[in-house]
Amino acid sequence: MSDLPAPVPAKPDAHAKLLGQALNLIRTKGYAATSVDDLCRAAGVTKGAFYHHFAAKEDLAVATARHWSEVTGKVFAAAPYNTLEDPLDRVLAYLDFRKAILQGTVAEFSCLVGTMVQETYATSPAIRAACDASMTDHVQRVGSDIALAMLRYGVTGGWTADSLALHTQAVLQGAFILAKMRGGVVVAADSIDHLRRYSNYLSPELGFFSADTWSMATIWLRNTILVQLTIIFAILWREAVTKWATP
Amino acid sequence: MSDLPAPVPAKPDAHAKLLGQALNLIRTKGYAATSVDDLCRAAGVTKGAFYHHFAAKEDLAVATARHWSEVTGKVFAAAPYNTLEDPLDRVLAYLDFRKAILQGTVAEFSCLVGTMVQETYATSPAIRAACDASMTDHVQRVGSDIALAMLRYGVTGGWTADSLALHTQAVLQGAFILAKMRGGVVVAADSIDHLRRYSNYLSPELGFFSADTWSMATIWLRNTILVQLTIIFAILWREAVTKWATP
DNA sequence: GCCAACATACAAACCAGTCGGTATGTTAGA
DNA sequence: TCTAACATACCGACTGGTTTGTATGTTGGC
Repeated sequence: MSDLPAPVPAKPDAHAKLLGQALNLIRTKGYAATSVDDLCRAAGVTKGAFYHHFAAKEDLAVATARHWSEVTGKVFAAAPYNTLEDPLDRVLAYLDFRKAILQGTVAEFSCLVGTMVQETYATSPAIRAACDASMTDHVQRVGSDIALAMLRYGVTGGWTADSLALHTQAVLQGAFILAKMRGGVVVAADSIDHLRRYSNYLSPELGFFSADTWSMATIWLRNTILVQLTIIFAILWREAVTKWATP
Repeated sequence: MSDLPAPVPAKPDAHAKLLGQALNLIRTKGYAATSVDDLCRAAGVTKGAFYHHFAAKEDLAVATARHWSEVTGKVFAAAPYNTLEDPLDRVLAYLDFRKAILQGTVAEFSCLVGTMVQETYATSPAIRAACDASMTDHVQRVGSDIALAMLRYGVTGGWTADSLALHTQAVLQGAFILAKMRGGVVVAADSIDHLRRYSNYLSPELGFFSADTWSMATIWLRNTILVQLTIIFAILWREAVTKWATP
């Protein structure tokens, strides 16, 4: 019935199975420790199939980085925070989303390109560039929302939207390392909490009365009360002097 | 002349040369991609020497993590920020120091245990534990200064000193990944700047008039002026009403 | 028949780890 | 003081298995 040509077969063929398993294996064991044989065994294909689709192991890594961009791109595009109208809401809800998806094992929620680039940045320019492209793409999506939020709320400082988006990625990548080191997810969630608190501080106009900034509100209130008390004292003193002066 | 026994030879023997080169090679190529032959060639020793000092490659990794703790421990112990009396000053100067030592190649300033744990957390419990011990030791040193600073300045919030120290490490580890990905050091420095700004926000009582918090000061000033104007208006209005009421 | 998509067998290099051997002390007893 | 026994540090060839990659089929749809 369908006359449309299918340029890429949708069924899980060897190519797709290899990319899918590469995601898991590389995130678990790292790139160098993941052998082609391992990968073929996990994907249920033979070496012939592997070298039919990829000229070398390095090509698989590059393709896997691109595949990672597609997979995560869909996840973030379908995430609920995208429906929010306010860009600042979107940025803060993005952080909540990143914290919420810390589910399952570390290998499941950690970042492929962050893992892979650590091993290959000095030895494989192609893989490094593919990882850079993948993460930069994501950073720019977050960065554009940050830029919109800065514009709407007049937030300025000695920093750019892109640098904050990159910092966000740095915190997430570091959180993954801590989670791997501690064998648990709590350190990662705590670090995202700190990032979320920082983001609130950066947008005090809106976040002033949010849950995370009670300490700032307390200080502001105390300072304001001090000023008011001073003024009231001054008024009372002036009235008293006036009353005394005109007995 | 010297009757003192020399329990550990101080000259750069095979053991020390292997540990020193392991630092560089593993940070450059990763743990799995660093072969024992590579390492022996770089250190100028033979495989016999290697397996005389280390029972297995994994043992070298554990020993290198411990060696890393010693090396970095000395660097941070000798760093100028330690001489500051105020714990908050020490914490902030620590961050400045971490930014200042981003010199040379990425392999030279990046963290060994952060790199190694990414590859080995799922496959080698011994290496994972050694990396954890190394970083936790450093985190606790930073954390104790943070705890002292919180105590002295009465800083409280929904976070602990240890969680902030861990977050600091997360930012640094993530900054190293970004530097590897971008092939440059600026992203790492930018991320540390954001962390430094966050730390200033967390200690508003002291940092209120520091260079990084002018935006907060501006907002506070504006709010205070608004309150004062309201009060002055109320006084003027009351005086006007009083004057009218008693013609 | 043709070609993409696999499968199988194999080659060459590499890798962790072994093992017999050597050089240089160190200790302890005659 | 000489020497036998032992200990430490190191050397480098070798092994068995693993690794990436190749060469040569086989199969199934158009």
